[in-house]
Amino acid sequence: VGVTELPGRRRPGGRTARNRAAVVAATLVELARHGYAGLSVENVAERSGVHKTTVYRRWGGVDGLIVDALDAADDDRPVPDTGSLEADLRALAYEVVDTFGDSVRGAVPTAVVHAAFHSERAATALHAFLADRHGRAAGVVARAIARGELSGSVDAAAVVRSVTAPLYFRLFITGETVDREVAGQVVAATLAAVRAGVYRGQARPPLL
Amino acid sequence: VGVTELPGRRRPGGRTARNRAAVVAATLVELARHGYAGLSVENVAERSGVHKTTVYRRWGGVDGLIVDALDAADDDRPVPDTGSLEADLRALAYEVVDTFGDSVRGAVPTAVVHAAFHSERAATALHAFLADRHGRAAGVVARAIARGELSGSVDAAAVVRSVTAPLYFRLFITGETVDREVAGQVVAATLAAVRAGVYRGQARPPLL
Amino acid sequence: VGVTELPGRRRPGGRTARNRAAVVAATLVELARHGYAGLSVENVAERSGVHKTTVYRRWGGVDGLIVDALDAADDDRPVPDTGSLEADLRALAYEVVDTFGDSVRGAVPTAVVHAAFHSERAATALHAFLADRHGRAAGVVARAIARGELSGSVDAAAVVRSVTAPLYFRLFITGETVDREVAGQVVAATLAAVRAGVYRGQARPPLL
Amino acid sequence: VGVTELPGRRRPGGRTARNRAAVVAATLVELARHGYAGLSVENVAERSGVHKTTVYRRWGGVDGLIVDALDAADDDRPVPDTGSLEADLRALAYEVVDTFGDSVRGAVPTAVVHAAFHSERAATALHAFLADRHGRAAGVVARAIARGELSGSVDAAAVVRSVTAPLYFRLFITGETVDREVAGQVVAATLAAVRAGVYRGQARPPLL
DNA sequence: TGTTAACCGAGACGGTACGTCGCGTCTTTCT
DNA sequence: AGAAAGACGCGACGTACCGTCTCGGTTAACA
Repeated sequence: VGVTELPGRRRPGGRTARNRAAVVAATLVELARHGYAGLSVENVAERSGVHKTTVYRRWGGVDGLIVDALDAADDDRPVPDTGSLEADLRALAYEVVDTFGDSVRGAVPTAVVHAAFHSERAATALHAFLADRHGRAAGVVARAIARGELSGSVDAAAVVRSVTAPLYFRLFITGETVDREVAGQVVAATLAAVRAGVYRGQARPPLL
Repeated sequence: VGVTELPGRRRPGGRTARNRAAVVAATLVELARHGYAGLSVENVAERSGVHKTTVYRRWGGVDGLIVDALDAADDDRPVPDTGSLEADLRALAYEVVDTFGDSVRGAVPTAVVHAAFHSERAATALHAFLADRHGRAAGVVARAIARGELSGSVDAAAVVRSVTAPLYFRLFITGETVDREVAGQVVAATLAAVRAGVYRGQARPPLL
Repeated sequence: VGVTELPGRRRPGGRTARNRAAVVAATLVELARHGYAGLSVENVAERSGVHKTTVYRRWGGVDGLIVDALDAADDDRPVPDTGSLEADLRALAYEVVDTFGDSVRGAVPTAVVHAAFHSERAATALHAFLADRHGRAAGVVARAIARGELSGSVDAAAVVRSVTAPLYFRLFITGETVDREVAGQVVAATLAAVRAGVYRGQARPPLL
Repeated sequence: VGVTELPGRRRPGGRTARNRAAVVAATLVELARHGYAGLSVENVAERSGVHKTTVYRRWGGVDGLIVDALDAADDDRPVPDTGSLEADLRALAYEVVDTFGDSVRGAVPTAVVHAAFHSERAATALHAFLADRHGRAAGVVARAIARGELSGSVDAAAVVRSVTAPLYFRLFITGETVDREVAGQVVAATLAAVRAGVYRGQARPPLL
């Protein structure tokens, strides 16, 4: 996921690299300070010391900055593997709660969600990001199956989404805060649904 | 929910009323055509024939327009009452699916969600709207209890949110579309969780 | 000079009178504080407690306010009469210097001059004011003739203008300040011209 | 006198130059047609085809336009040199009369005087303009001294102002028109004062 | 180790929309 | 019935940020 067909690919060293680093850093600072709404190319250019024109050339605009920041922040944190499905799901939920609960760590993902509302590029990046995340998180389910905790035919992605959806809903739609208690409830509900066979069967292809 | 402390309250008749109607109508049209991103005070003023300055005076800006449109569109559609919890929940889910699936009917609510990302006012209006909606929808659960389908202590709002959260998640976060199949799955999951006692107990006060 | 054919002439008592007093007072305060540029109907209405609409009805606008203030401030100060032409002219010059040198006393006349640039009404009022002033000041010349200081045929108004013109020029055109030394020079120049017979003859009718 | 520290200084060629020419021309047209009161950035932008934002960027507002127009119109007309002081002064007076008598040629200077009432920048430009003009006009006096028409110690600037002050006074303060007869009187008065020794001595430094 | 294509700095501009100010006019409402 | 208070139309203001263009200057990468 990222910036393609824009300058900066062919000579990715030296000043080019320094500029990218400076711009990404400035973007993160701006996001942390003023959020998505306060993010402007102008300010990022100023803060980074890279000229506005260059920012446009290489990132194409505000959404490009955010997408690149998402790429850069793409912490490949490992999927939890505790030995039990419930604990794994709980860990996944806690991760969401903790990330968005921290205004610094949550700044970029929050901004990406916001940006996705405005820009196709950001939306694509977000969806890819989530797809990747959910895909990897599906390993949790796979291991549960291997352990015999679940029967073989379970839509793993659906299980993962069942955990995260209510959290995002509260965070971005109803504006409620989330905490570990909510996370616990979410996990419990998911387990109940899984055990009731609601997510039986393979993944349905995403409807786009 | 609504516009307060702004002109138009004290002499709510005559031209004042005509202007409001014209502006709200224009807002709806603009929203339906260009969405939230394309909604500008300038365009609404032009389309409505009401002067820009007046729009600013009375609505304060784009978010005020949307809030007022939400108020005006506040269709007090009745909560479903089919005689069974499952059918009621399914009806609630279908309502969400159908509303947001229709680009015209869904325009305003979608815009409100978008606007809530930018504006405190819009966010407040959205949250109030959802709280009201979920509150009324809780009647579904109350009736199920009365019928003996459920035991007495169930957090009704939690049940309702359990139905809607995954739908909003797909609509606004992952960008997936929703259909009746998804709705069915959501309802099934919710019922499983309810039956497993996940939502037992009274509502916890909202964490804001 | 003044407001004619506008409301407020026929019932000049009670509230009508109070309103006029309040508005004039507010106008003077605003002028003294913010000068002509800062004088707005809105502010005067607010300060005076008289409704904006009423101000428009009775004064017609900013220029009306100024004209009325000029009327109200129309101090019929006596023309100097010291017994010598030179001393009289010097007194006239000092009066100008002192008036415009004092930022409070000078506020209204300065504002009138400014206003005359924008509004026909204010210009008319100013010209009438000056004509009146110069006309009365001509008494100085008349007395000099009576005393035998001057021969009979002198354009009295021209003499008076010869004294004031350089002062206004400095004040309003070149932006220089004026002081008593300048006033003295102006008087000396005028006397020289008078004695050289430059202003001999009757007044020429004003060229408008 | 002029625009400083604003865009357009560093790359004064190409489009930049074309824009400046277009804007100045449009300003002159607007001034000639509607006078100072009718001069708006909006109209100048429209007429010139240069975007409003650009006009603000480079000229800063209406006063900047006028200042620049004054610069551009800064016709360095030569100071008269006829061989006699009286004729020279008369020529100076006629120049003022003719300039302001012609509604086209007089448009810019009139506007500058008006603008000087509103804006510090315009005032500064006007004062500088007049200082320059009077300074150059002082050559008339110098030559008279060289010819022996006057004794050596005469405040040349005072002489020049003595000629122009009454004319500006009539034009801008009393609203009278000026003609050659008035100009003659003014010259006569000045000569009388000069001969009487009123303007003896060097220039006093301007009191600002 | 040059050279050259790639990248960048710099300044100015067109454009959309914003939000505001003050003027002067209507028109609803209340007495 | 008539005015007072409220709302409005209107033109202009000055600004923010967007995205683009043109020029000329560096510089990374490859021959």
